[in-house]
Amino acid sequence: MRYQEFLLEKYNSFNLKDIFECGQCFRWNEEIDNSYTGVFGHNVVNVSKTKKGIFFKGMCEKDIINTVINYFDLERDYNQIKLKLSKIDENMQESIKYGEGIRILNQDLWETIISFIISANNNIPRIKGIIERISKNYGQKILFDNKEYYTFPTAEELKDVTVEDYRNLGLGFRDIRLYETTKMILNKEVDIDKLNSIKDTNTVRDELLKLSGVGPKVADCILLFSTLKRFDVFPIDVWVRRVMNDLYIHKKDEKKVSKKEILSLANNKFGNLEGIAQQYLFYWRRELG
DNA sequence: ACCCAGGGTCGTC
DNA sequence: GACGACCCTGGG
Repeated sequence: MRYQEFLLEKYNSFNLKDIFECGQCFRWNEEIDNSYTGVFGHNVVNVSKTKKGIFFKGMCEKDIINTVINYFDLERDYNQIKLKLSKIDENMQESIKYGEGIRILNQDLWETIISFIISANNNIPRIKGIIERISKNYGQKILFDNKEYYTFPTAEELKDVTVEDYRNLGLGFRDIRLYETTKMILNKEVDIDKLNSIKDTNTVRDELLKLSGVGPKVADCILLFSTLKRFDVFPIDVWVRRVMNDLYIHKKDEKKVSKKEILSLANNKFGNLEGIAQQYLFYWRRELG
């Protein structure tokens, strides 16, 4: 664990706000100078955009360059992805123009599972607050820039936390879901270390669906936003239902649009890039209201 | 003060 | 397969 810096001079698709506020992550916060600071793994990193490039600095467990290349998925060519999606229709062009600097992060699988269980029927400020409190109570402290940061606790670190403890942290009805899922992962009822080697996305989804608090929407978010990195998923929440109805389906009551209808539409239009398409559409619609 | 909605899931019918 | 219940918080 030591302080390190890294300047990334050549890059494509990298806007701080787009990456950190498109809804994929909950532990990055904007600073007064418009940079962002976040915790991932045993790292605390501050990212800023300068004339010379993207500047990363912070406390890292290993080499900051490899850490950042992996986490921000820097070897993926988003220009190619955006070009492909832009050819689909004007809606995609608009949404990509709005979120042109989005990158999907490689977030820790365990942390992503827990984070999106917490996200159920919840709003983003509250989700972030809950995750911070869990980290502060059960994670490990890292000092950076004279401030205290806390890692997201491992399953082992949550081993003895009770349902009541969770309730006291403000989890609400999600308390028992966290408790049960942690137990299931610890006793390998679901072996999350083996998921990445399974090729078929539906097989991985079925495993995730065994976990308490993981339904179709949460499972798809985990598949898309974690190191599982599956783009052939299409998480449907209220915003995605809204934007898909407004753009393509045009029913009076968006609640009456079936999931099946949205899924087949998305698959036909966006193919195996539907996950990324979903993220442009979601961010565009949610930010513009 | 009151109501509504939020990156849904679960148990029940 | 549809339906209501569920904890909590911020905003109108």
